[in-house]
Amino acid sequence: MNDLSTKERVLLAATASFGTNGYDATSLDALARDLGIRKQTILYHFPSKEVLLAAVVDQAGQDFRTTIEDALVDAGPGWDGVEALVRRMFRLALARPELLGLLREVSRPGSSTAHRLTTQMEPLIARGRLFLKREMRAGRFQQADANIVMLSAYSTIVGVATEVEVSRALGIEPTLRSMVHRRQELLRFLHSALVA
Amino acid sequence: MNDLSTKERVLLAATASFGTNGYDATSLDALARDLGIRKQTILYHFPSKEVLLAAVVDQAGQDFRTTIEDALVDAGPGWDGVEALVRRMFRLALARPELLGLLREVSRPGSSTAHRLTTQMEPLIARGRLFLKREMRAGRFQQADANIVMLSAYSTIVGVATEVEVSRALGIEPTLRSMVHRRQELLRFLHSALVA
DNA sequence: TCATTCACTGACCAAATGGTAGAGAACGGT
DNA sequence: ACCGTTCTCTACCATTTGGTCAGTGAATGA
Repeated sequence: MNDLSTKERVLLAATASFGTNGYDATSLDALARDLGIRKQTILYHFPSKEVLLAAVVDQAGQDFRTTIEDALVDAGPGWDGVEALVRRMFRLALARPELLGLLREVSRPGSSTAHRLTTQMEPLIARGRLFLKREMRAGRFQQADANIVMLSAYSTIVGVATEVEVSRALGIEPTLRSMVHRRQELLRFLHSALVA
Repeated sequence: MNDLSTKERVLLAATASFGTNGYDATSLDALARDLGIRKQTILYHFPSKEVLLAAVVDQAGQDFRTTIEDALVDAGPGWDGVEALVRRMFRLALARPELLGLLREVSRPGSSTAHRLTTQMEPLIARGRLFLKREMRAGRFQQADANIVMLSAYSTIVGVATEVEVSRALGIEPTLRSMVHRRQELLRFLHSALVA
């Protein structure tokens, strides 16, 4: 049923737990128990908890990169590209919310791993900024602060994946429908900021 | 210099640490050391760490309530009310980002304290929803999903206060200017969603 | 003046934490 | 049959964690 290697299984489980419960709230013993192995097996593959976190962050970074690159390959220039990317990111947020949770966890101010993720995402960020600025110069997008636009989109998508309790308090159950609704809302915002 | 009672000082320091470093990453010993007192003193005022967290959440909830109510008293109906509230919340995010961080920390899925905060905020949420719906019915705001609108605003403001590292990665230093910029962006979004 | 309450502390403690050392098992290559 | 490698385990360990207990000294009130 599970044809993953132990190392891969540890990585997956750690991503899930770090991303939802947090790094500090995750003990190696608990992680091992969930996997049906001993803590020392984890420490064999990842010599320390910090190294494990680094590996988790690296893997997550790669997942994000492939997701985003897939979207950008499919989509054409202009508004279509933005829409395709947002759709793909929402799909990721729905399928693997723990990845977005990890992002939130790691980007805590002062986190040493924040830099690690930043470095990984830098080329993608630069690419997005370049894309937006080029579209603006070409007149297909109106002038706006590319960084702020990207940050708004980021906040929204991470929020969708992680603020389940808040949503619930607001009477928004985490259904597929509400996700679609929030996606539409973000697209509307981006459209009004970029196109008209 | 510091005319606060020990109990109040503990509450403040705990709010700061829980809100920025997280609950699990905060040890009572470290908290006490920062305050120049002994851990047992903390446990004298708050019989357990969980009780301390509950007290922190209660205090934060009260702070939010007074902030929001102050804003609503000052402002008139219609768009002015929304703008006043957003401005007040951004000021709070700038002055006490740890409060927003605490919100994020506590609203983790499965958190037992999430419910506590939810209960406290419920009347305010209901009030906001009522306000929006009434304005819509009066024709001053166009029809929209009040919950989604509030959630978007929430995500943005919490993001402003907590996603410092991400902002920095995007080339947005956490200056006053960038805050103003993001506030304008949120107001623009809300305006387009509610007014035109 | 004496008893009581309040705020705080030092000495402990059991449990959990991340981590080390070393002993097998499983395995393919020679 | 033997060896080296890879992987997982049992047995420990030092430290840190939240928390208990028994105080101490200073106010406070009768």
